[in-house]
Amino acid sequence: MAFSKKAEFKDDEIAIAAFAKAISHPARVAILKEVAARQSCICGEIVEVLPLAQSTVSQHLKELKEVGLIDGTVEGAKSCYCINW
Amino acid sequence: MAFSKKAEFKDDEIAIAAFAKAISHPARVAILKEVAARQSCICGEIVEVLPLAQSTVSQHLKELKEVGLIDGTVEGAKSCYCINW
DNA sequence: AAATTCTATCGTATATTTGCGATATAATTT
DNA sequence: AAATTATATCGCAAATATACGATAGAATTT
Repeated sequence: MAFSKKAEFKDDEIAIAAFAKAISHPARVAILKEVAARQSCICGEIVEVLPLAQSTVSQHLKELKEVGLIDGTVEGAKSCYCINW
Repeated sequence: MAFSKKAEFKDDEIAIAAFAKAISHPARVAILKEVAARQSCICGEIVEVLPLAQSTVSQHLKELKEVGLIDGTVEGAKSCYCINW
């Protein structure tokens, strides 16, 4: 495997795949559910509910944000996430 | 990373993630498009159109089939795939 | 101002995915 | 029946993803 062939596909195919990839892990599906259940949601609340370390949750949140599924804003020392409907 | 934590999530979260995972690679999105464009589709036709080796395409087709997005039947020496609407 | 709380990022180990050539099997053609 | 065609699977190398502890920085509390 010389290197990845992802770039050789069409832009829309790459975009769809990237979107699907964000939802392709149970942890991220669970996070989406948690965030959607509350109207807005502190990072720490999610960490408490999931069986994952804080750093791992933070990483998953970042991926969901990058693909535009959630929005995140800093609220003082906390980070507040919400679904980007 | 002792081992994967995927199993610690809920069944529906795991199922949604598995479905999304099937669509999470540009090659599989492209394959879905090809199969959908024709009403039914020989494996070899897809190999010709994609920038991937035959064995790789076959692997991707298998994944799409496992998750139920496409159906595949053997037509003599050929394999015929179609969208599972 | 020191201690604590909250979260993002870094470094790294392990797991999983992707990709291909080689090969096996089955059907079709010569 | 030998050669060819079509596809699936195996085995492996390389790329990516997942997970965590450690740590850094910023805000809040003591």
